[in-house]
Amino acid sequence: MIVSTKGRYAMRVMIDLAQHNSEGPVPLKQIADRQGISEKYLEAILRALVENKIVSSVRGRDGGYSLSRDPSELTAWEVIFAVEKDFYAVTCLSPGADTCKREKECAILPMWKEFYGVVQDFFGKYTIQDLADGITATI
Amino acid sequence: MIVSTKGRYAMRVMIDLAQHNSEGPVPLKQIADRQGISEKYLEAILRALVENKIVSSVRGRDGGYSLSRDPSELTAWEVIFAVEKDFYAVTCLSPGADTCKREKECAILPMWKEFYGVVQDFFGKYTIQDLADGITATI
DNA sequence: AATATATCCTATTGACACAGTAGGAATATA
DNA sequence: TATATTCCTACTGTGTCAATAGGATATATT
Repeated sequence: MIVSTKGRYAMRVMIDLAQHNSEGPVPLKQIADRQGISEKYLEAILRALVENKIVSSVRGRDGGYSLSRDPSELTAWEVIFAVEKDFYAVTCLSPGADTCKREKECAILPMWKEFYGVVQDFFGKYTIQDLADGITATI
Repeated sequence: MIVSTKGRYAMRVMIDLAQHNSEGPVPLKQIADRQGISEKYLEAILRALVENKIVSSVRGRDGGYSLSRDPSELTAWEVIFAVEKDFYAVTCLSPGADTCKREKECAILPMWKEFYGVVQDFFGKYTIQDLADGITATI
């Protein structure tokens, strides 16, 4: 799979949070129940989203999670990139990649770069707001 | 990584074969040497390409591998899809996926579908000929 | 102060793919 | 028959995924 369950779940959580954005912090349990996802697994996903400042959290009683920005300012790209392990086109384009001596004459590297741009653009154009509103495929 | 080493190597093999297309079957050892890839690993990749009828093979002495069609008739999509394990956008879109009861009201499924179309189109537009000729990013 | 409700943190598990390796069987040519 | 090649099966170590478990920490209410 290009996007794993992690990324899928993360997107569902974000939309769920967007749909309950005005109600203050939403507890994990509520999201898990509504979405039918294991609490403990969701926890790990939410941690990644919090670490990436996409979601903010409030501890203790009456605590929970909420979007850190307006849903119209949050893109699918940010969400997916935050939870998917190494969401780069190929290793050559990963930040930690050791320099390849074939890079200069590599006939395919430009294609990989272009591809990555296409992917970024695609997901970057979808906001959580769009998805929560059911707007797709017209973008 | 969106595309693993397998996919990257497969693409390099295809371009290598395109560049030696007129010389008859190219032995594995030659490709491995030129590309600096382990013979045994390449073997597995070539098997997948042969199984998918992208490459044809001749056994025995003076045997080797060659493109099964003209490089202008072979796309990057075919190659990547042949070697990457489950190259679908998300599990929901995989052929073996069990039917999801949320499918009807799923707010994100259309986006995944659209994404997969974009990926297919992108790689489908690049032919092995293009890449062997060094044509990229102008497509 | 006690309690209930939350998030936070660390560790573990089983399954599986990736990347690579090894050895030999089958096949075709000279 | 000797040689060069693909084909086939199996194995190994590393890492991620998907999920689970148990407790530590924080906070609002009573």
